[in-house]
Amino acid sequence: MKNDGFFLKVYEVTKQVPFGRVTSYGAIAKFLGTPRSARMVGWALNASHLNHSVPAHRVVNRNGLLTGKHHFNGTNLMQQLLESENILVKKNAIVEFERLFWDPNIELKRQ
DNA sequence: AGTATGACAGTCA
DNA sequence: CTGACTGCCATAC
Repeated sequence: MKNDGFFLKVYEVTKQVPFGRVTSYGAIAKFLGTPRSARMVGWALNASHLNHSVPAHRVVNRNGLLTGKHHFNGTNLMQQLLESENILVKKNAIVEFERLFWDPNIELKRQ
């Protein structure tokens, strides 16, 4: 892989997700300028588990589903991390996802 | 240079 | 509403 580029951007955005908030792959991808590369975001986060300091548990798919939870410790670690931030998780899905959703395209551009 | 893959997204049946 | 298919971008081999 390259030095970083795309991945690093994903990390930067993910690390800026506020406590108790979540975002989606599509939102990050769009923020990076490539709305269709949501899969790349997923890949980036996949590599992020090698890179610490990246709260990947705050990143879920557009449905609010914890699709990549098995990339963590394998079981309910991701859910526990989210619940530690007052984010309720039901059946691998974030409760009130729309309410907790944090869009970098809006939040970061304001700053 | 071409093919395969990925923690997705959007659309259709 | 759920399941399946296609599209798109970037990386790895």
